[in-house]
Amino acid sequence: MPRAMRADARHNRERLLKIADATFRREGVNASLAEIARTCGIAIGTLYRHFPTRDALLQALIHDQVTSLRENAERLADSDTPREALIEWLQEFGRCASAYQGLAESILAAAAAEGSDLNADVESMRAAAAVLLTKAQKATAIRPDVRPAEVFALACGAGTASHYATADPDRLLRLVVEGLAPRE
Amino acid sequence: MPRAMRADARHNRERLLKIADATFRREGVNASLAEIARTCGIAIGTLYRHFPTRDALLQALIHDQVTSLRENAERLADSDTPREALIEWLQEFGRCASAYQGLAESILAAAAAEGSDLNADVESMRAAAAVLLTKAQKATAIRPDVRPAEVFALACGAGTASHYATADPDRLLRLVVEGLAPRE
DNA sequence: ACCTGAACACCGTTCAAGT
DNA sequence: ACCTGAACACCGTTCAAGT
Repeated sequence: MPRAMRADARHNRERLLKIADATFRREGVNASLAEIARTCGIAIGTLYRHFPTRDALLQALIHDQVTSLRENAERLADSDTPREALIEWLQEFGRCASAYQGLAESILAAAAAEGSDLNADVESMRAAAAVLLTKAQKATAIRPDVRPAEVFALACGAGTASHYATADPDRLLRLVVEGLAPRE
Repeated sequence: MPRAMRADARHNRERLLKIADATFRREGVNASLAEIARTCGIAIGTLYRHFPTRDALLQALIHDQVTSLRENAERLADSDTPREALIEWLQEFGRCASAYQGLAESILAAAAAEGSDLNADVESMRAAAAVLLTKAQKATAIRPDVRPAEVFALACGAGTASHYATADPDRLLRLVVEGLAPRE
């Protein structure tokens, strides 16, 4: 991330991210780091120098999407259909959180405990969700007793589930917000 | 499980289950099997003789609860408040699936792929949920387009999430069924 | 019939030594 | 400034040898 990086280091970092993305996509966030380094043709120590923890690697991988989520939250905050705005944002979040199997759970863990490299990003997403939730509640489009942590948890849960069930995260998240019970 | 088990074997099996339950409760379903054997004072080969796979161990641990879930599904099938019946059953399922961190995901995985010792139990739970879902749908208490796999997935997702969020699975599951949006 | 534990292949993580 | 790879501690799983 420092602007002035030696060319070989920058190259290794980018290659590492590319291979890690492919590997995580295939095997989930708990894939072997040794294998990633091997596939890169890079020594394991170099991987650790660039990304001291698994979460640091994940953080770098989702960074762009987190930025996009933050921007979209601002854009959606003024929607005049706040429930749909919440759904739309949660769906984008859900797609991000289910990029790799196990990522949604890493996000949940980072939301619940300190000491993860995902903390800052997760907190910014949690805050974005909270803003949209509050707006929707003020418009009585969402039950007033629902707490941000619950929405966040359910969105991550749907992200996890979508990896196994024959259901995309978009549909699961709409069901969560609208409910399985019919509108009366 | 064979009725005629040598006394030492039966004793080891029970001790293994007891320690595994405590360990999984503390560290999740991916806790070290070597550590469990060590805590038991039993050789690792003995653990594998009793439970050839991690899922076989999990299957034995949740067996009683699965039986209870099957019985309760029958009892609840004739309820005249089918939506509440579904919620109640899903809540019991959710408590079972969130006994250990990671168990809900193991259940999802077993529901989606063959070759797990959890397959039979998971299938019986999936079927039980499907019966209650259909009843509720016939009574127009649940949206007709919701599929059993989706309900099952969301319940497992809520089970996973409840491990991290400040929310018990019971409340999350009620939210899922009733929806975050208010009744209109 | 059951238990033991060495053996093998693998991984996460650190760190002294190199360029 | 960065990379290498050996070193250490640990794990999952199997299987020949014991009782």
